[in-house]
Amino acid sequence: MTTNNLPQEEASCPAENILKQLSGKWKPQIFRLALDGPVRFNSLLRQLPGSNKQSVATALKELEEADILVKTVVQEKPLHIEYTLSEKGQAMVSVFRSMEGLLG
Amino acid sequence: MTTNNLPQEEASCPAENILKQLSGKWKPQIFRLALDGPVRFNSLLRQLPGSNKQSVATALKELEEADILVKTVVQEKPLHIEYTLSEKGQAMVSVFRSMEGLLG
DNA sequence: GTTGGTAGTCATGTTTTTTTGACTAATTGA
DNA sequence: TCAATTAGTCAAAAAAACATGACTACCAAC
Repeated sequence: MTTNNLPQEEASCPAENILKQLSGKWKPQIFRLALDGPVRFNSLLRQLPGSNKQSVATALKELEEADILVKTVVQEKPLHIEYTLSEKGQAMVSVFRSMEGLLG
Repeated sequence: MTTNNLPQEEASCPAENILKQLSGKWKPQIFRLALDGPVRFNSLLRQLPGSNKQSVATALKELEEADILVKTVVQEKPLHIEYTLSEKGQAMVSVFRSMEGLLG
């Protein structure tokens, strides 16, 4: 069964959707941190100065809904939650990298 | 003389700056229309249903400030103004295209 | 049973972005 | 001279995004 992953609102332009999914005050930074490996809620909160629980929680939820991050419960010592790049998220990496090449 | 084109606020992440420069309700659509050739104020207003003078004017100004569009006065019949992709704007096209390949 | 770490939610308030509607100003054509 | 088209600006209101502080709930160690 292929699930229908359409976000609530679809723009006419695909690029516009991607931009929307990555835009916001914290999403690009969270995405960038996720490039280096799984990220976690409290850790992000500490790594993003000026951020707050609400904003980070919202950003994570939206990145998950956009199928950019995948949320996993890790059954380990101090039982925790990890967010990792989805396949789509990984496909975005090259786009992200080429943006980094565009100087400012 | 090389003019200093830095925007007021620089983020630590280059990709984040690009995202910021293209984000907003109307900028992606204006950018996409500019891919097909020079765009004009009143024409954009007609092509973007739901838009308004103020928003389009602001988007154009910011795209110009970000050195994505270049504003030109065209000395022709009904003397008008055109916005065309700058070099940087053209460099962004491939990024934009690869975003379009990421299925929403 | 209290402290500390995990990962949040909720209501509220502030700040930023976007929209609305009125207004300006130069040029063109009749 | 009048009307339309060009390309906007300005102040204010509405909407969306973001921040704050209190609170919840689970688990483990002491």
